Amino acid sequence: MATITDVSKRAGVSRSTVSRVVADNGYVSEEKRQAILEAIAELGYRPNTMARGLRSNRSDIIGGVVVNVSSPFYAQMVGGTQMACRAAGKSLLVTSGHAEVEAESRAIIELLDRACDGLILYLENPIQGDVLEIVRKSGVPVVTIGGDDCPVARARITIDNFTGAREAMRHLLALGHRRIAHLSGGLIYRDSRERLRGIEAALGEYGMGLSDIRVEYGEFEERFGFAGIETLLSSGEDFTAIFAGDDDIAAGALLALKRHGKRVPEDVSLIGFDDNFHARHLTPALTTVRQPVGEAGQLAANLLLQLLAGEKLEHTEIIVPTLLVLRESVTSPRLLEAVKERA
Amino acid sequence: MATITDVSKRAGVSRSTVSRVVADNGYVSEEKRQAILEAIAELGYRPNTMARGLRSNRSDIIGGVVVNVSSPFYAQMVGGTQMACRAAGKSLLVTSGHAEVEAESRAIIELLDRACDGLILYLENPIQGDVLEIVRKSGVPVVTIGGDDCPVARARITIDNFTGAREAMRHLLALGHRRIAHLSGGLIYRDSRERLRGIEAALGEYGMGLSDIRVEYGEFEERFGFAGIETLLSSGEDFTAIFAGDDDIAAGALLALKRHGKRVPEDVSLIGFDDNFHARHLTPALTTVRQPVGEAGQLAANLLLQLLAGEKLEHTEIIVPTLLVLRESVTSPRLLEAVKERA
DNA sequence: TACGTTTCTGGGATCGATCTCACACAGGGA
DNA sequence: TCCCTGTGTGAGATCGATCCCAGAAACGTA
Repeated sequence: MATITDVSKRAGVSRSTVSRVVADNGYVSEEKRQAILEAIAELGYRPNTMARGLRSNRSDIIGGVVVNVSSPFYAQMVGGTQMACRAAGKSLLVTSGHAEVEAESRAIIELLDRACDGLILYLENPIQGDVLEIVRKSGVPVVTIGGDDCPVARARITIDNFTGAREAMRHLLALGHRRIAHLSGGLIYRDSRERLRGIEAALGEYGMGLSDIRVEYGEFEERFGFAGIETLLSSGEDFTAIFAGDDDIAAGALLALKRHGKRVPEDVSLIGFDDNFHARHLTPALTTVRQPVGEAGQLAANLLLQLLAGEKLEHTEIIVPTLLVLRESVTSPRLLEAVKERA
Repeated sequence: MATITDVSKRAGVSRSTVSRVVADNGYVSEEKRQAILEAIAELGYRPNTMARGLRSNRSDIIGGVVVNVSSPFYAQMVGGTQMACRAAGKSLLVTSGHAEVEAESRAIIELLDRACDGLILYLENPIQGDVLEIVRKSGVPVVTIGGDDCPVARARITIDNFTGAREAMRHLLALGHRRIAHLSGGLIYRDSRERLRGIEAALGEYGMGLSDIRVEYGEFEERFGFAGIETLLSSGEDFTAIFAGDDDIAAGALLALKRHGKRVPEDVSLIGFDDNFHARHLTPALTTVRQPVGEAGQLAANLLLQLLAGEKLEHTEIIVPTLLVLRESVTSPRLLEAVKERA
């Protein structure tokens, strides 16, 4: 592996001059620059990342810690970030915490040890206090995307769960639904809380409150969707619409509804959240709230790149809008009654 | 940030001794070891990765280059690798090539420049010749997973596309299907070629050949599934079963079949490949061939870890078995005819 | 006592870049 | 002529660890 000294010898200059050419700063005569570039090409010289990092304490690595890379949701987010980083000539070093706070902490510290220039956190749980302190001391700029507030974050990307849920709920209410159940993700997740707030806001517009609908809590998993519907149906109450906390829950709910002979949307309307890969492929195709995950990932990267470029963003927040995607799983109960009466 | 010198001063020893304790090699008296460990804890010392890497030319980073992290398929694979690496105390630095050979090449070089200890390649396209040479010269051990043969790979993980496709085809043939169409991924992909070989093998067992079924080629995308069915139906030929190159293609095919009023599986049976997230959620639930993606990712990591531990695996290949998952999208044409006749 | 061997420790070179500083020279203005 | 600014170049310190080597101390054996 050729070193800077090899290049300097070959080009008949000092290492300093080579360094100036490589870093493209300082004065270098055109003549020597050409000679050096030639030598670099001939030797196939590529600067040693470690040596550079040791001296300058930069690595051109951006670190990312994500709850779980295996999940399509986060994979897409990371993919968006990756693209934006690559375009800016930075590498993205992603580590997955597998939903364990302890592992997430270790991942953060490990990334800092790699002298990463910046950190993007795709986490749901708050960071442990001692780790927070280490991050603060390191001075590395942090951008969070989703999840809870993070005191060391210089900027954050938030997906507008509030408005998304409000729009979805408004949609159901506007169509005439009143007996509605919500299968919510756990309240430990900020996302769930925001969505509930949105739901409450929409209900308020119709003179109703959260107590006027039925809410069940569980994990963001298909299993819970299935179990939640079982619970609701066995309670004997009757619903015209289900608002699932996300599309996985909706998929489980759909399965359970079908199993109980309930047709969607003829008997029950169903609405989800996320617009993940299979929302479109369910039968009926799921009406849901799209989260622009890839774009959010890109925005996070761009914010961090701005911070790295020295821009003074303190406590910046970008709120990414959601989009209500209308498909086949929701209909109006009034319409159905009219059809029934005519028959 | 505390350095090894700070620790040595605090513990009243030389840097060498501290280094011996940290690396846990060489002789150190128990007394000094304790003093050093104490100093490390008090100062919150963590070794500088760059300095260590510069001197020793190791980084404890394993590099991964993947076609596209955003895709759930690869995300799961990478997730598996990630877990195995973490368990072994290595970081996984993943870069996505976004399906461009040029970007993949750059990613590989970049990882080598980061002095990664080993490389895992999740690629579909062969590596460019000059990059191959750089990899070879670097001496970094390489493990590939899927994709084409790679001359510099010391070990490879192959998912058994041949057997998977053969089993799937056998299943259709055993049920009595004879008028079958295959919507294949492009022949540039080794996976497609292997699956075709499997299909041919199964046909052979029934005294048939590839020429006895209809094969259409396209991308591994839903779009192609839809378009492929359109082509088939407009050709006027009649099929009792469709073997889709993967589940995305199957999803598109299903959509097109429904649009043309064909019921699955009553009119046409449909089988996919992958068992991805939405296979189970299609209506009817898709019969398909499961690829154990996460496990394959783990196995790749384990192979690489063995290589790093100095084991002599030269041209090792692990073939990961697939599993035919029976769901609702396939039925027997004979059975259907019998039912029809009785009616 | 003399000697080897094992245990223990520190000095100092080294990895490959960056970066400050000193210095040389050219050209322009006072 | 002198000084100043801008341009161009190289020497050498520096980043923080690793690791070879020399040598001291402890211990056993002939």
